[in-house]
Amino acid sequence: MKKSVSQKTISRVLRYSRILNDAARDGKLRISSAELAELTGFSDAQVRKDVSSFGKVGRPRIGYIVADLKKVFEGLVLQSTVHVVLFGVGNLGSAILRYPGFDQEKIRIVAAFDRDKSRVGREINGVRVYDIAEAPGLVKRLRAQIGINATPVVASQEVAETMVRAGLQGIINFAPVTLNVPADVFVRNIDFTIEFLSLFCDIQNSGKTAAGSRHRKAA
Amino acid sequence: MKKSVSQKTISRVLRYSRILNDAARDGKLRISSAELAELTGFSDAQVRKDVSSFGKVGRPRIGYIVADLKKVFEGLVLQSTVHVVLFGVGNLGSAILRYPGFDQEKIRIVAAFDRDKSRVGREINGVRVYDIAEAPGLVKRLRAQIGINATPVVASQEVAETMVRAGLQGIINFAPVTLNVPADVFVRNIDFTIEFLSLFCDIQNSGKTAAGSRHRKAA
DNA sequence: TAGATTGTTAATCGATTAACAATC
DNA sequence: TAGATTGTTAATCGATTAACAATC
Repeated sequence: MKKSVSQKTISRVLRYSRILNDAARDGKLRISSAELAELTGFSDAQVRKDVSSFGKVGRPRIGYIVADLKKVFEGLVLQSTVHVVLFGVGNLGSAILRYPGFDQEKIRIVAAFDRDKSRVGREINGVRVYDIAEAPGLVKRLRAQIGINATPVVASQEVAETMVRAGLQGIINFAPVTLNVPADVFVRNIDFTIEFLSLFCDIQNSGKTAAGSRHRKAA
Repeated sequence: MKKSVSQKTISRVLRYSRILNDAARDGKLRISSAELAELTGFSDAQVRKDVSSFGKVGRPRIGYIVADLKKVFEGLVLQSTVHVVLFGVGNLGSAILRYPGFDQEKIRIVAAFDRDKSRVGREINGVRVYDIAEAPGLVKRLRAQIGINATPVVASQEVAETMVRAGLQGIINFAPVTLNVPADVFVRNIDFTIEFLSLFCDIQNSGKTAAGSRHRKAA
């Protein structure tokens, strides 16, 4: 029986995974939880906890064998390529189509859709742009599982419904709205303004506490 | 004394805030925690908890007055415009410069920097591109507080150090690397591949549990 | 008044950290 | 062996949820 690994653990493991790739390329053979902690900014206990949810990989006194740890993560994280489709080929959509980081991670954008006829038929970084009406058919044919919403706010809910009808199981949503979808469809919101504003709050709060009477360690 | 509001609360409040703007525009006068819950997908208890950290705004039996709630959030969240600078005017950087959602939220990109001479001097969506060497001077002159890293992985650590030297207090990092910066500089990582992969994990896990013997409610 | 909805407390849940026995 | 580092347990911390008294 597969133990279920929490979402937070997953996202940390993906960071470890990248570091291990670098380490392997540099010819490094072993790595300790303390080193991984140093390189990611997490605690060493956190690293060991995360790793241990994948089994007993390390050895006391030795640490982890880079190749072993790499293999453990690869196995559980991504076996085969994920097929993704993009909705909305505007500025952001085009940039996503040209994003260089997906190939190495087995993420492949297999088609793009737009409502604007002038964009349909184009090809960007090897990905063809289709009319949005073709989405349901193509999603099935290309076995896509995840959809990206890079359309404007006003179009987003309708596009989300198209995605659900097409059978996509997950949505990466770049529009700053809450999409209304069935509970079995997963949504990840990437909301630029919220990131900026929450970062700004951190800055302001740190300013206050630093200037204030109460002393606090910088996180 | 200002109670410190957690980062998670902040990001939810920003969602409420947008809904309130829409509601106000539609002429809606009152709104309940249950309605806000429905529109955001959070629980009603969560909504009330979040709101209560800003004081007693609502009234039993009545709910919240839209205008009042709006005002409370505005006051604590953003008083004045935040000045932001962008590093790296490639595909992603250009798309960010053209992102339409910032203006309404009092986020202004005041300058962009690139190492590539062919990009320097251009203007994108009203924002001038400067040589990266000019960053320290311009950051101070334009009173920028936050920097965006949209440069490739290989350049990112060096760019981060430039940002720190320039006096920026926060970094929105789009590169899939851990930036090494002093503890008093805040970093928000927006990592596309990690979002995809962790979403994919959710999908796979849901598939397993749904097909398996153990029954679980869809989240 | 009766009914509905807030504000808040207490209970629950989950995630992180500390600590240390196991062990190579 | 002595020393170092894992795996894991228990303690802590924080965030969410449930529940209900206050109250308009």
